[in-house]
Amino acid sequence: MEVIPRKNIHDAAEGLRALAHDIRLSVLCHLLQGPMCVRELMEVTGASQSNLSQHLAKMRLMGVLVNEKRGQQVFYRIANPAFEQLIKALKAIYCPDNCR
Amino acid sequence: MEVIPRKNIHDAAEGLRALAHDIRLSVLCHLLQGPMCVRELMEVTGASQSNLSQHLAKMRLMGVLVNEKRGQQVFYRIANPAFEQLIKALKAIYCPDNCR
DNA sequence: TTGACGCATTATTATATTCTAATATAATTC
DNA sequence: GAATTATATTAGAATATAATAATGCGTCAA
Repeated sequence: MEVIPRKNIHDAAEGLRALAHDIRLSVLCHLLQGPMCVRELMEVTGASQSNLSQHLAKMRLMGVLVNEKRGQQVFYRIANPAFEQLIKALKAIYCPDNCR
Repeated sequence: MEVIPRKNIHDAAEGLRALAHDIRLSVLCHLLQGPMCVRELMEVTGASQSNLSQHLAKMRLMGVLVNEKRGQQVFYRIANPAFEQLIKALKAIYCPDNCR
């Protein structure tokens, strides 16, 4: 009946919390275009190294992102392609529709 | 280029915060089935009157819900039908897919 | 017009989140 | 192997969020 069953509400809310921050949401949006390393994410988000690293850690622990070390860099990507739909829905709500 | 433009990121993240709590997410899900009054929402969410009222106030201020007083009851409904897509996307991620 | 009901608001305390700064680690280059 | 680069981790202070309890306020019925 209800769209999200009671037993999944907690996980879903926790998932939302993993995205409910300017920096983390920005990271997710940029990663929709493909994997990026931390330094690149620093540039596009404007966050400090330490701060970004902590946000990335949270998103990793929450299962939103996965990472892979390549040489001395660490690349992050979105763990589940279904996040794209979530972002699209969010855009439909928060971007006055001829968004840009 | 990016799915949510920089200037809208803050509002979108704030919107996510408005939903990123068990009680608030539960409220939103139940309201997908139609408007409900506070007492009914108390029953379905299990929240205390005061606590629920505060969550409803937040969702109202954040533009997620609108309310309407009818006699001595206050009915709440979802402000924007586009939230349904958001919930569907969330379900796709957090409900192991033959959900229930 | 008093009492009960439905809801909102406020104050307080408890807890969680976020940021900055400092330090650590691992890979790379010289 | 010392310095440099890329990233992670920790500690601490600042701020935000959440819950409970108490009170307020409008509406209705008796």
